[in-house]
Amino acid sequence: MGADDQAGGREVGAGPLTPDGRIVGVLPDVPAIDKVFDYSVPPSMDPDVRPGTLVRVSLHGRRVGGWVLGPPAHALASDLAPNSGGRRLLPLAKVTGWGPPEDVIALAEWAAWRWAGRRASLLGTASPPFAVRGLPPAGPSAGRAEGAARIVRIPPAGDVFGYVLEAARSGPALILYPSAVEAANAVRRLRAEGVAVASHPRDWAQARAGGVSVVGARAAAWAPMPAIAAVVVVDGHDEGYQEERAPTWHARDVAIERARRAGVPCTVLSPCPDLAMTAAVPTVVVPSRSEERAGWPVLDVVDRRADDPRTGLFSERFASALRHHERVVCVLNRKGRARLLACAACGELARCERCASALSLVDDGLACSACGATRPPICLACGATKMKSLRLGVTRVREELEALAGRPVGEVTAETGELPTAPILVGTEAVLHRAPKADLVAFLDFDQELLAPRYRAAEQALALLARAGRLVGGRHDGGRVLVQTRLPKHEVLDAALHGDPGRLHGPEAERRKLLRFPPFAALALVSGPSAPELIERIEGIEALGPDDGRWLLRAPSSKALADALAAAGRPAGRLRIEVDPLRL
DNA sequence: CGGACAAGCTGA
DNA sequence: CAGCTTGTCCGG
Repeated sequence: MGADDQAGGREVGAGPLTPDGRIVGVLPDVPAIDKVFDYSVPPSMDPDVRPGTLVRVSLHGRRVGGWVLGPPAHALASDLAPNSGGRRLLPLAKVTGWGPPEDVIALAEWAAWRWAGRRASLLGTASPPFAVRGLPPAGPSAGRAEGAARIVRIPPAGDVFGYVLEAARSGPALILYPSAVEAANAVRRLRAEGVAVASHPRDWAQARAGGVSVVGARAAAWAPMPAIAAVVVVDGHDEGYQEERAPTWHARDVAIERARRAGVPCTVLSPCPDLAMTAAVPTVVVPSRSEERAGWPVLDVVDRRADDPRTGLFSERFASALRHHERVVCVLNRKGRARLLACAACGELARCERCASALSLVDDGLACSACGATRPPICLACGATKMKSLRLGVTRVREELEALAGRPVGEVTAETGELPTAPILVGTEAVLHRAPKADLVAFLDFDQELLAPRYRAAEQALALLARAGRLVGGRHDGGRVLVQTRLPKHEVLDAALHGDPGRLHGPEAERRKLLRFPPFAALALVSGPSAPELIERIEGIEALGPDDGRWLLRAPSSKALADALAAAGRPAGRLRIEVDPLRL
């Protein structure tokens, strides 16, 4: 099948410039070029050339890959006539294989605007990882329901897979998981249920042929699906959905937009919907109070304010819980180590009165790294003026834990290959994603999560408790989550104690509004040698900095931010634009 | 990105 | 001023 409708009606297609056939626009797969060039299509390649097709072309003397983006980019006669000496367009050098379909190309164009990036990088993600010369037969076609987007708040022990199975059975559904491991598990379970699914990106050709559901991690938001019937995003709050390299596209937002364009229902599942998510999708389906509460684990909050900061990482209640549970997972986040200060007299943590972030000692006072507020080094709880620096967590924890438990303890980090078989595991938060079921999950120093110097710290902390709930099960499954903290009244703990993530929403929204953080504003970090030039050009939105060579852009909305960046245009040279920055 | 070409720097 | 480096431009 040829996309001859693209060239039809253009006189120039039969003119002297192109005696060899129709003309197509090609976007080269070259990082710094975001421009479409025209090429003629040799008749022998014509049947294989359609929008999205991966081709090789000669550009400025070298062979590069690229995508056919439909009709020619320019009015050819006027562009070429003056000084080309009657030169013909170059022909496509080669057809590499199938590429993303038109709706995905349009989606990539939207995402390039939304996250101020280049199309080539997004189309690369949307393309098969290997050349696809032919497609397998399509699966059976199915109906397609009209629908809108909704968030379904489903507690940690809730039946997520039920939603996935239902969507996959009802028609070709796009199903996203925050990690490749979880996606692979879902593919296995769906196939065991007799549902035909394509695993993205491995089964790219089958997905492109159509008639099957597609399951994958974040990149699957770009999977080719000729007739998508529904979209499901599992754990839509998970950070794994955001690409960390620029453009920093977010698979959940791409999936929501994709469903909106196709007019099909989009279901975002999450035990703890965050503010960005509820701003994007206002419809939230909340289970009954009793049902939701039952789906969250029992939470033991160990108040460590009374303990001497030098007591170590293990409270008596933790030691006791360790003895009474068989399979134990301990979490100690050694990454992003925030330097915490506590009152030497009463143990209260030094926090900012305005935004509740952790304070650090500067000169002779306390300063907030989040909002810049300062105050003298006085404890807000008891008035004492002496502060102690808490140095929590080291690699020796595993050994100490082993001595305390009298049982083998395995260590798990993101780099750990095979999961240790020990009954007790200790690790960074990666252990929560790796460990199978557990009877007890203990957060040895939860304050590191609550006070992490990121504006989304509270939401991320609640997400960790939800993740722990997955491992231990609900209130009536006998599992427990233990949290050691000096902030026992924190809203995050309150929300988890009640199994009601809604309790975090109000206070968190107030804080964000006060500090003008998302979703009440849209942010972007701009850095790199060409950053000053972009800042120079940008108009109508706030630009703060430079701080450490980086500028922070702030606009009233994502749309305003994207429009301002698009209007400014991208200066030449190295430039990194991080829209919706992860850490800030 | 990477080649082409232009404008600057060096050394006899 | 040749011969080289460094910088900027542009690709069909």
